[in-house]
Amino acid sequence: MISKSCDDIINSFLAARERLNDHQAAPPPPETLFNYPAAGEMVSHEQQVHVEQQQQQIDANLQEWLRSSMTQAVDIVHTQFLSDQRNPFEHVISERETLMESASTTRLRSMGGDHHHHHVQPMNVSADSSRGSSSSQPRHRRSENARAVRVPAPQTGNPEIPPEDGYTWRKYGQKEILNSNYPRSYYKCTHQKFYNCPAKKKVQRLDDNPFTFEILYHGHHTCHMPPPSSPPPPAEITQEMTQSVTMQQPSSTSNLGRWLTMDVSAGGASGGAGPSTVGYQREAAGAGDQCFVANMADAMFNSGSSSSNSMEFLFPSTSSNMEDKWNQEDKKDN
DNA sequence: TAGATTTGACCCGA
DNA sequence: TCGGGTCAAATCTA
Repeated sequence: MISKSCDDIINSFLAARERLNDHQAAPPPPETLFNYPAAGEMVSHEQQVHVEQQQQQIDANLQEWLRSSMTQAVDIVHTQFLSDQRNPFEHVISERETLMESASTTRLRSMGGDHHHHHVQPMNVSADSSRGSSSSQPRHRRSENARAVRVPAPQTGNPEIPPEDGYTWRKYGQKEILNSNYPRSYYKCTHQKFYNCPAKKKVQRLDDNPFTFEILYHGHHTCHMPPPSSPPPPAEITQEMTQSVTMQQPSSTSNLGRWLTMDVSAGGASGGAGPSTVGYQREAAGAGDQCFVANMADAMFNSGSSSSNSMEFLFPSTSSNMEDKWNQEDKKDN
């Protein structure tokens, strides 16, 4: 039963790789990468049948996984966009935003549609800079590296709850804000204590559009790296991680496909084993166009948060066990 | 029982 | 002094 599941997963990856290879000559528009139909795109019947056949090959779990991982991938796009004033994939974002903005507006107005992707729309990044000060020990009302995004409320489920962004957050406060119709919620990274992760976010619904959340991120997640006091991971994990780092610089989507295959053949455990190395690998690989694609794929295949959006649901015994193991080791140390 | 959420109180920058 | 941000005890939940 398990082996059959593994076969299904491998077949799904192979199908995904075929799709990537098919589009190598003419890279698909970013919308298709995210399963969005390109606006006004005319597809021939033959292509449509071909795509449908390939899509049928993809396991339902994988599709769900890709869909749920999309938000984190977009988050990485956004993060990279924010960290690089000159984003090598600027055209990707702008095209996608243009498309999605119109789609999102339409959805928000009609509250219709059958997909529930979440639109992450960058805003002016230097948010709150007017309120910043120069004191050395920031505590309140600081906004260094604050990144603001706006996301629509989930189309399904409770619209009061902000959409997931791939990380797990713990709410630690809520305040009624003056001249705002809706309260502001304060979140910390769930792993703040264990990883000393400084990431925080503030979430507030817009007055003029209650179906849109404005999220202000503070700090960067450090919870993707192993805790400082933790012992080195087992040899096979280290090897897989090293492999993943060295393989994560595909110069094209075909290399990405190869990367996928190699990753699977490496045992698949790297996908969900322990804390994600998204941020770590990004630094290890350095900035660059290739790295960006790898990061996005990494976010999808190596989604590191403790949320359900990862390989964890495919390999539930790996990642959670690793984290549990670290937890236990850490407790031993204490 | 541990972890997450709620909520009133407190801190502190503007 | 006001109000945003955080703390921490109480409460909830799996």
